[in-house]
Amino acid sequence: MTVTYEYPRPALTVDCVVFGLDEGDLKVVLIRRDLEPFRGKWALPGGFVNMDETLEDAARRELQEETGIEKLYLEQLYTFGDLDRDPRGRVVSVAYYALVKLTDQRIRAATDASDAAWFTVSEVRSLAFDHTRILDVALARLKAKVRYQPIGFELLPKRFKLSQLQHLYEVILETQLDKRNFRKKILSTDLLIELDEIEQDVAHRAARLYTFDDKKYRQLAKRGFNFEL
Amino acid sequence: MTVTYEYPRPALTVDCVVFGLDEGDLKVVLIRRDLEPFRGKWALPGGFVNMDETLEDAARRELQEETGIEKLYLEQLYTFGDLDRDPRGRVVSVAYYALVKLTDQRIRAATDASDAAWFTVSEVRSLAFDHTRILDVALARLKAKVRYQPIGFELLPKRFKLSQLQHLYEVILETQLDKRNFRKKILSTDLLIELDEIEQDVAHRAARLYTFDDKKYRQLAKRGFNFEL
DNA sequence: GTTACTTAGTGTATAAATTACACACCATGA
DNA sequence: TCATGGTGTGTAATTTATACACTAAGTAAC
Repeated sequence: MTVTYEYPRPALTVDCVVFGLDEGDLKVVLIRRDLEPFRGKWALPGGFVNMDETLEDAARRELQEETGIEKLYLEQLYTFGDLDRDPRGRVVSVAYYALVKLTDQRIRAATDASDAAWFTVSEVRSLAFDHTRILDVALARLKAKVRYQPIGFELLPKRFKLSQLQHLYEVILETQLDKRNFRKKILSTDLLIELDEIEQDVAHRAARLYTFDDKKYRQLAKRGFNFEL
Repeated sequence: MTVTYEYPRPALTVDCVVFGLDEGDLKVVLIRRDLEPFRGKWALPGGFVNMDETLEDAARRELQEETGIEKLYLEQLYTFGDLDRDPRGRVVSVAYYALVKLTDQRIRAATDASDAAWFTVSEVRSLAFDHTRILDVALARLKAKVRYQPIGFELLPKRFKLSQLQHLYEVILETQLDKRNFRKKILSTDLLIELDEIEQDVAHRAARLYTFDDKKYRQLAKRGFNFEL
């Protein structure tokens, strides 16, 4: 094995934008920094990449350490390398975005030892480093991607009603959708399985529950099928 | 300024997938390695990121140094961080993809001091490092992106005929398009300016030339307009 | 047990977009 | 003047998208 010439190297970190859907709003996980720089400020969870882990592994490890979140959809977002993005020196950060089912994870993120909490995305103000920008990029990506890939389901419980799904799209895309047209379209993809189950304990007509047919989607996707909302 | 704790750091490189369109085919720039590892093999142009340059600056610098290419459309693609992607040790690479007008650049890339050349994409076999994979990712991105952003024009000369544009889409998307429907659609975006000019020196009826209205597109894009083919 | 309340669930008519398709035009060179 | 080869054009049929309002079902309050 040849020896690498030892130039000075930028430090390498990962940062994660973890989205969740809480009844009404789109939420994001932030942690409060308890070290300089930006001590006391809110930031995206993240940290340095170890020599023996891939970038995605690093992202998962940091999330686990800082927020307790484990099961999630994780995808690389963009790599941020501006010269002055970190006052400690040259730090390049590979950003990931993640989608979690808030129903599964709600408690752990908030009760973890480090100070982690869910924030409504629209209410997030200024974050440490360039994390506000990273969040913006992640939001734009989520908006774009939700239209041509069925990733929205990662934000819902396994079994959901159509009105929840519609609401999800309305929140992410910041539009209103017509109920009948939405149902027609989403059902016409034939990727939802109608369950023999309805919601419980509600003070009105109970809605039928559905689940996303992941297996079928994967097969179709292989053959070039394109999900489009 | 606080001192960064000095953990061992992965090395950081950039690699570039430069596409060009040559009459019939989609082409990519490769350079022959004259150092180990992979000495003699073809690879994507790229190299280490300096401490005082952004990632994009590094990509442009490496392209300039290794191929002489200067004017191009450049966009970040993905960051590759597998543990064993470089036999020299841990190297993380931020990949960019670029589109150039082959008519402008044809000569320089081939005549530069280092051994750089254009290859037809479909004929590229095995490359150094994980560059075959990077090329695959770039191709997928180009195919996807060309449908919802007018980046195809970056591959054509400033003034072009509609059949060239159609051919571009056919090559990238690997489909056949109907001439009349294609013209109708592309002209209906109202983003092409019809020039008072026709092609010269051809042994058949000369085609009208067009140019892409970049200014108009930028304005529309700001207001949320979405290019779609 | 009737009524009020709340969300679930359904169809049709109109407009818009996409597709399929064939021939005359124009310049050159033989 | 004729053969060659790429340019340029319109319409009908089909598919897809949009707009829109009432009944169904269950619970809670009286």
